[in-house]
Amino acid sequence: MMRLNKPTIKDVAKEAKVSIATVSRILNNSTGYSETTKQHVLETIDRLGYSPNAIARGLINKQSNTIGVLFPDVSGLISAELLQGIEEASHTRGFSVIVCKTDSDGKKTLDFLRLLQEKQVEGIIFTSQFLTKEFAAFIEKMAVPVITVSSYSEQDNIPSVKVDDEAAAYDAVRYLIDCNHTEIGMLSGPPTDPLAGAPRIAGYKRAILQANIPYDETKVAWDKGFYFEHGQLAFEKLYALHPDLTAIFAASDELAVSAISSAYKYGLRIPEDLSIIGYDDTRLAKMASPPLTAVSQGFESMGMKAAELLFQAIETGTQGNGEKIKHRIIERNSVKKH
Amino acid sequence: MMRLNKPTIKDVAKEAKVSIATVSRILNNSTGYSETTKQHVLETIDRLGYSPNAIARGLINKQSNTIGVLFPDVSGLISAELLQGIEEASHTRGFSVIVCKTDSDGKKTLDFLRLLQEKQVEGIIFTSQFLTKEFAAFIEKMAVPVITVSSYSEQDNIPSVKVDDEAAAYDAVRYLIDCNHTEIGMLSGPPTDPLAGAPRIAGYKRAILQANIPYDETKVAWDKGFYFEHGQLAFEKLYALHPDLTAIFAASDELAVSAISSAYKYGLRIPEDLSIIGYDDTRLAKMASPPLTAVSQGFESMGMKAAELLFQAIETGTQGNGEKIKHRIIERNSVKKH
DNA sequence: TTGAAAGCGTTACCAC
DNA sequence: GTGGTAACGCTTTCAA
Repeated sequence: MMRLNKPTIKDVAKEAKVSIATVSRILNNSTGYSETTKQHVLETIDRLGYSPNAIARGLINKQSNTIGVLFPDVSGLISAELLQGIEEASHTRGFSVIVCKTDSDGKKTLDFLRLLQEKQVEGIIFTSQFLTKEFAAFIEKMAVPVITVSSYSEQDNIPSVKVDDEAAAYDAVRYLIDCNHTEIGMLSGPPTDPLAGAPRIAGYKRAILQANIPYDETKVAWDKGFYFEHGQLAFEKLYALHPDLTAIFAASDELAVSAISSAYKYGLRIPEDLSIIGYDDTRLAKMASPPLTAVSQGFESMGMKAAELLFQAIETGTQGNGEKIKHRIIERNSVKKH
Repeated sequence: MMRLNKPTIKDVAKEAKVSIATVSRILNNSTGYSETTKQHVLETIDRLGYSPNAIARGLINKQSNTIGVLFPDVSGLISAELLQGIEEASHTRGFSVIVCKTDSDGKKTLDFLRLLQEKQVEGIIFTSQFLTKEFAAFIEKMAVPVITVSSYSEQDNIPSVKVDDEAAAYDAVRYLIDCNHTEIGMLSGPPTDPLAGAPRIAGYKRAILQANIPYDETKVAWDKGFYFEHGQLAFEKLYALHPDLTAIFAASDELAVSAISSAYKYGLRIPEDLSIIGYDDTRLAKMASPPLTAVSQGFESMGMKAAELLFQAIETGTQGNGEKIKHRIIERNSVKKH
C-alpha cells in the first residue's frame, strides 16, 4: 500500500504532449479532438493508471452525485430491504449513497443533516423516522430535495412514500373478522408513535367498531417499540388479561413472531388456538413457523420508488409529489378461518 | 426548495469585512485572530447560514473522510448488522460510509471499486465476498487500505476480520456430538464457496471423523446458497436419504430456520425429534421457534472492529493486521441433550 | 492579528 | 483541433 502521488490530468497532458483541455475533452466524450490524439491520450491514461478525481470535478460542476439516507437504526430487516432498493436505484442513476444511522431518539439527526450538507449531497431520504418541523426547516435551507419513506413530515409539502397505515391496519383486522374472529387483540408499539403506533391502533379500532365488536382498550397491549424483545412483555400483558383471544393483530413482523414464540410457551398452537397476522412482510414473515400471514409493504420496491422520485426532483429542481403505496395482505398459515 | 446560491467563505468574508483567510482560521479553530473578530465572524456565518463545502476542503487537503463498503447483497440481516457496526465506528471517527451492493456474482465489483477510487475514499471494507487477485490488484493501485470482513483474500497480506470457519463448524458439530448425537447431517451452501462452503464442511467432517463416526458424503446436503429458500430443497434431499438423523448442523441461521420450517411439515418436533444448530447468530436466531442454538459471530462488533482497524491503517499509512474473531456457541433450545 | 495569493484537480470558455 | 486560462471554494504559507 505505497502512497505514490496519484497522476493527475496534468500529468497525463504532459506525458501525452497535449493540453489539459484536450485530455479533459476526451475524458468527457465531448468534441474537439482527432481520433489519433484520442487513442494516444487513452493509451497514456492507461499506462499512467490515471483516474479522474470526482472531488475536483464536483467542485467545479457543483455535483456530488451522492445522496444521503437516514435510518434510525440500520441493523434490522426493514432498513436492509429499504436500502437494497435505494442502492439499486441509485446505482443505475450513477449516484452513490451515504448511510446515516441516527439512533431513534433523533439526537444525531441534525448532526447528520449538517454533515450531508457539507458533503454537498444532492438529495436526502428520510426513513422510518418522523420528520419534525425543525428537521424540515433545516433541509429547506439546504435547498435539496427530501423524501420520506415509511414516514411522513410534520411539515406538509414534503413528499412521502408510504402505505396508509390506518387503512392497512383496518384491512388486517378486517381480514381477521372475515375469518370469523371476534376476540381480537392487538400487539402494538407505543400509541404515541405517530408513524406506526397511533394510525395502526386507529385502524384496529375502526375495524372492530365497524363490526359491532365492543372496543376494549385493554385488548391493545404494547411496550416501548416494535421489535421482538418488545413483544414478549406486551404479549404477556395481553394474555394475562385476555386468555380467550382467538386472534391477534401485530403491528410488526417482529411483534408477530414474538407472539408466536410466546404462544408456544403457553402451549398454544398456531393457528389452531390462536391466529396471528403480522405487519411489514419482511423476509422474516416467510421464515416464521408457521409462515406468517401479514400486511405487505414491499420495502425494497418502496426504497427504489423513493430514490426514483428523489432523482426526478433533483433533475427538475422541484420537490415533486410522493406516492401512496398499495398494501396487500399476503396469506400464509398463521391465521385460521373459523 | 428554492435554489439560491449558497453563501461561500468569500461571502462571509466580505460581509464581515475580514479576509477569507481569517474566516478560514476561525472555521478551523486555528490561531491568529482576536476574540472580537471571532465573535463577529461567527455571527455573520450564522446570519448568512453559511456552511463549509467539504468538497472544496477535500480537494485541498486530499481527504474525503469517506470509506466505501462493499456488500454482495444488502437486504439480509448479516449485512445489516455488519453495517450497523461499521457506521457506528465510522461516525465516531468523523467518517461517512458509502454502501455498494455488488451482487454476488461480482460483476459490478470492479465498477464500484473504480467509482470509489474516483470519489477518493480513504479506505475500503470488503464484506462476505471473496477478494480475488484481480480486485486486490486494483485496490493495491488505488493505494488505500482495505480490510475484509467475514471473508478473506486470494492475495495474502490483506487483513481480515473473521472467525475461523473450519474451527467454528468443528465446534458446532462437536457440540452436537457432546450432546450424544451420532446421526448428524449438515445443511450447507455450495461446497465450492471458499468462504462459507468448503471450510464449514471441512469442520463438520473433521468433527465427525474424530468422533469415529463414519463420514457419509450424502449427509451433507446443499443448494445454491445460504438463504432460507435454499434450505427447503436441501432439507428435502437430506431427509429423503436420511430420515434417521437426530441432529443437523446448518451453515447459516437461515438454513437452520428453513430446516425448522421443513421439519414441522414432516411432523418432526424440535428438538425432541430433531436437533438443529445454526451458524451466524443474527437476530433471527432468537426469533426462531424454538430459539436457535447457534455459532455466534457477532457481526455488529465485527463491523466495528473492521472499521477501527481500517482507520488505524488510514492514520498510519500502513496496511496493518487483521483480527481473528473468537466464535462461541450460544445455547438456546433447538438442541436436545440425549 | 491580519491579508494576499498560490494552489488543490477539474471544466469550460475563448482564442488561435 | 487544439491550447491557455479563469474559476469552483477552500487552506496555508508568507509578509505585513
